[in-house]
Amino acid sequence: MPRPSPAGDLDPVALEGDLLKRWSEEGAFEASIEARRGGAPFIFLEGPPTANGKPGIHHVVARTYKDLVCRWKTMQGFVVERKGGWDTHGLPVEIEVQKRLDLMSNEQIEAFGMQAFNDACRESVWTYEQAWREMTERMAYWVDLDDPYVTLDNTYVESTWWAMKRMFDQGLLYRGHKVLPYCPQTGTSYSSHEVALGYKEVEEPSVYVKFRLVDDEASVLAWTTTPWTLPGNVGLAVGPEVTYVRVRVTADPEAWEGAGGATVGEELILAEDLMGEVLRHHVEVVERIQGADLVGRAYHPLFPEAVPRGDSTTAWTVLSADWVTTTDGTGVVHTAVMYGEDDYHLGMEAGLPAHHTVGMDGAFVEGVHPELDGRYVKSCDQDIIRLLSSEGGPGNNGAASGVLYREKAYLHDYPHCWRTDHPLLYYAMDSWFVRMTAVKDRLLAFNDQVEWAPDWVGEGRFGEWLRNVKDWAISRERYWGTPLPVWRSETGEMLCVGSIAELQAEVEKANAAGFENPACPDDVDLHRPVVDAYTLVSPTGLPMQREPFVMDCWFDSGCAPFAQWHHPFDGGERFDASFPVDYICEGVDQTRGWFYTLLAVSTTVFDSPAYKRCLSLGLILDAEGKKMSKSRGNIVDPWDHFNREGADATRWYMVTAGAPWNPLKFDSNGVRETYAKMFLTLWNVYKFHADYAALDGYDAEASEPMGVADRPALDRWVLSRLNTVAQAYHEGFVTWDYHKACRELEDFVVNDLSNWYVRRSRRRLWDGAQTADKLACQHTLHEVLTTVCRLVAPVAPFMVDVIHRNLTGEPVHQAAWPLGVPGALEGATADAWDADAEAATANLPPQDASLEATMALVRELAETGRRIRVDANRRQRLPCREGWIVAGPNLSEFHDLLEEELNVEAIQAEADLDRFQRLVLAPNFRALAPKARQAVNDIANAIKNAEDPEAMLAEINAGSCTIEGVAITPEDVEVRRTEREGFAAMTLNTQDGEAQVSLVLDMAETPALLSRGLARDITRRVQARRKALDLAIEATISLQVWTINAPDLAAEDRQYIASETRAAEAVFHDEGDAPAEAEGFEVDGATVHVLVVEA
RNA sequence: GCGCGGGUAGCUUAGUCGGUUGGAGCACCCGGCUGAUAACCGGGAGGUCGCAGGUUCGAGUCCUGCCUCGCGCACCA
Repeated sequence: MPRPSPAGDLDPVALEGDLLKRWSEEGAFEASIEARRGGAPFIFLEGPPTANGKPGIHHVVARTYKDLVCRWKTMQGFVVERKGGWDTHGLPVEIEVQKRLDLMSNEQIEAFGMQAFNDACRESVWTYEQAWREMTERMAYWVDLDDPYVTLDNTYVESTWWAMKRMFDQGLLYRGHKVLPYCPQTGTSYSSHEVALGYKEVEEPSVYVKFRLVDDEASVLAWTTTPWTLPGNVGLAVGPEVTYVRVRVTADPEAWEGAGGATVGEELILAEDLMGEVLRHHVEVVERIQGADLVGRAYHPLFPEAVPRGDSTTAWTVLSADWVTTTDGTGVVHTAVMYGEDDYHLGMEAGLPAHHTVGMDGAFVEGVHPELDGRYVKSCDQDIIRLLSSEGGPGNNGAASGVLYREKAYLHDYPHCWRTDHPLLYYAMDSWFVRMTAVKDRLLAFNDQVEWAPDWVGEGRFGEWLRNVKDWAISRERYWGTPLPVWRSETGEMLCVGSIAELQAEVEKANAAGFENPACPDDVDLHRPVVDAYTLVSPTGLPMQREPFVMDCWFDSGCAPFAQWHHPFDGGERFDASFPVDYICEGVDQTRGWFYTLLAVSTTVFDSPAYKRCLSLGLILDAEGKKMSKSRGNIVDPWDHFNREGADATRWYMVTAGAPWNPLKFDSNGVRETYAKMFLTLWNVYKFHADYAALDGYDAEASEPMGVADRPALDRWVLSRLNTVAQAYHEGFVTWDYHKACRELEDFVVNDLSNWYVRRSRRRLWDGAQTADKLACQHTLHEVLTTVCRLVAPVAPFMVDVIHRNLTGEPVHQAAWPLGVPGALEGATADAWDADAEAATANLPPQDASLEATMALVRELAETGRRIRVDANRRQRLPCREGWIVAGPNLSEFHDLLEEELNVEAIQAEADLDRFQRLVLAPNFRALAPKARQAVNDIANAIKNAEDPEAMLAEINAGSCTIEGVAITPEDVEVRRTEREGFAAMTLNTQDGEAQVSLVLDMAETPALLSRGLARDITRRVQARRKALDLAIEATISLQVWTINAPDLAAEDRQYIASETRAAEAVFHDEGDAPAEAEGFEVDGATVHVLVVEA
């Protein structure tokens, strides 16, 4: 083992930079994995980010948690390989390119050329790869970015094709329609996630429309907020259980706003509950009708030319739908099959004609109405209202008063295109679906097997999502993505291609059947437009074209567990050995994203879960609690902190700031605080050890081994604390409570190790001689520091590696986890190992709970002493002659320590409580309340206010004390002691609450004490002067002191000053004036001047 | 609207099974200590534990309702 070299001052940025270079040179990441070869595998799967956006601080958070778990498991002896990954398909990529090339519609893209466009996309996905790489390396996220999986690679695409074919073969893939939010401007439908970006509150006209029944003078009233869907109306839905009324208008209303109306005598049908809400006329109820009884009634279409009836028998009739409510509208839902999801489903069930009245360009198609044809639907609202208001309505088959009853401005949130800001239209599109509803039970069963952190995400949010699972609309009418590998003939014959070889074979078959195709080489680009060019042949000899869709890019990433290995074409063993994966970790926003698609794909393709553990992280907010976003300009750049406090402090801060699943308010000031507290402190403890170890040539191995039992109590204490804290830390890791674990360890480093152990041990190392005590201290510091380094290493990997290497010669990332290495055990897996064997591999010093409790008390007494002095107005440097510790455990082992801490010349234990204390009784509600019931407060007061508590306690102990009829037993009271009047004393409870301990100080002043106190003050001033003069520690000085009105300084105290301050000569003047350059100060009425000159 | 998670000092947070006196840290003020670091120690000020009810001898903690923030779902007529 090497001898440590001196630590030097801390420059975290330089330290981390140098270490990164070193790691890279020696291949530290690979070595940390290789060192565990033979251990059990722990499989991590990287959720692939897209590199066409700049990485931000939230990515650093996610990568910290990924990294720390992988590093932790590695130290536990598992083999943790970490393949990087990139998500490279999808709309965000296309949009970036569209913006850059100013191609704002599908027509423009196609005019530009699909090949050229996709080439641009392929290039664009690497825009920020360098930035990602730099961030990843700088924060020390250890992941293999040199051999990542990339979703656009042919091998990757081929695996996804294979998966798609598995679904197809099981009948899980089907072609259908779906009503999707659609932007006519861009010719694109949007996923729910994108839609969510664009909700805006808008006020639009809503209309109540009269649908006049056939063979009946009455009209059914329906309401809609989208007048442009009215030409497409083909049905009216009523709730079968809802009660409707038929009313007759008896008089005009007092007032009327806007268009529409009704004439006296006209009859209307609507839900009874909504009469008051909807009707403005005076009416009488003619009849009550159950919704079910309205079903089947036919009515006149508003726009008779707009939709051909075809062979539908149900078009323009009243239909039954159980989802109809009476919360708003009229209780009758206008149904336009192609422009609403419910409408579409109802239309399909009821057999309504599925006919578009609106084109893909967002304009009415020819034949809807002469005034509307070819016009953008959203600009027709007022014209439609006018047409409805005209006599008989647009079809001239309505009421004489027109078919509009009322118009009403309606304020609601409506989705808008997040790119162009235009309102989206719900629009029925051809789409491909994965029948997730068919495997719902399996999804739920597999989800139950996942260990979720926090558990409520799995049970709650994710479980909820699965219980409501819908078929997955997997196709996108876009260009840059994995092409849907389905070819289809005009007659609906279909072929799903599952590999390049299969494609080649099919192309050959088609060529043989007489079709002409481009060549299909082994490295054929599995993207549009290349694959679109192949025409395959159907079993009946018909040409088949590829369905012109690409797949939802979430499908790509959902295939990662196997596509990253090009399974099943390559890497079979790798896949078999790594599925399902042990651990994934992403933001909670991935619940419906990656968490879901992984499970969806693994369930449909392998009938298996995809991951065993999932850590779902909270969102990152700024210091004000606002979501970080570019538009708000509140994005924190991780480099601001990497370049100031370093990545260690940044990572440690993020982990300690709160539970991983809670929203993290990222506060830049907190990073600075973490640096100053945790890392600077740790460094200085290390520096203290390393500098003396270097000076003394300390070698942890070469030195005589020294058992912990032979070391002083202070050492045994800090080692025991280390054990206790390490166990709690480990337990926190196991339960995903990294924040609690790290806070506790930080508290140990700052308070126990630095502020107590090192502070109390400083003088031990100053000793020039090689004493056993000094050696004990060095061994202890070595053990504590190396263990702390190993515990910290997964979270903050830099500084501790430097420390660990200097103290042991070994990188910390190859060191064993102090609580054992289960992964290295015979027969272990990531899920199970022999706990006893694990414990046997742990390496922690012995624990001594009573010593820990005793030391806690000692530290409290030291603090109490300072409080006593403040209260008694006695300065800390003026010694007290005597102090007494009254009652409590035997602390004689620590009397020396307390004498120093308290600046008391002699501490003694005092047995006689009554000399300084009196007794106070307090009720113990936990014991008292159950038997005292209502009287508990009266009894409590009686106990608290007892005139003679000693007598009462005696009675209680004798069993003869009864208050309010309740027998009081010793358990019912807490016995406390407090100091009597006239003593400078304080009483405190021991940690376990078992006993009270008092500290009493003698406040007498004697000439000897005053002399000693003055010597302390002078020493302190001289030392400050030395420091101000920037003298070397070993430099000697020449000292002169002038005192006025001061206590006499005893010879031994003069000697003390001289030796403490390394004064070669010390002259004390008790008369005469000090020269101007001397520094003066006052202490307890005395005036002192000191003059320090380097000798 | 539905679901999940929050709301505790100016800020960040701990608070166990309900136990009567709600702890820390940062910042602020006063004092102390220091050849110990951006440190440390003591004290002070700062709290309607989101609001209102309820259960209980006793509620930050349990129950109900409401307000509010975040997220997800739905926003459908």
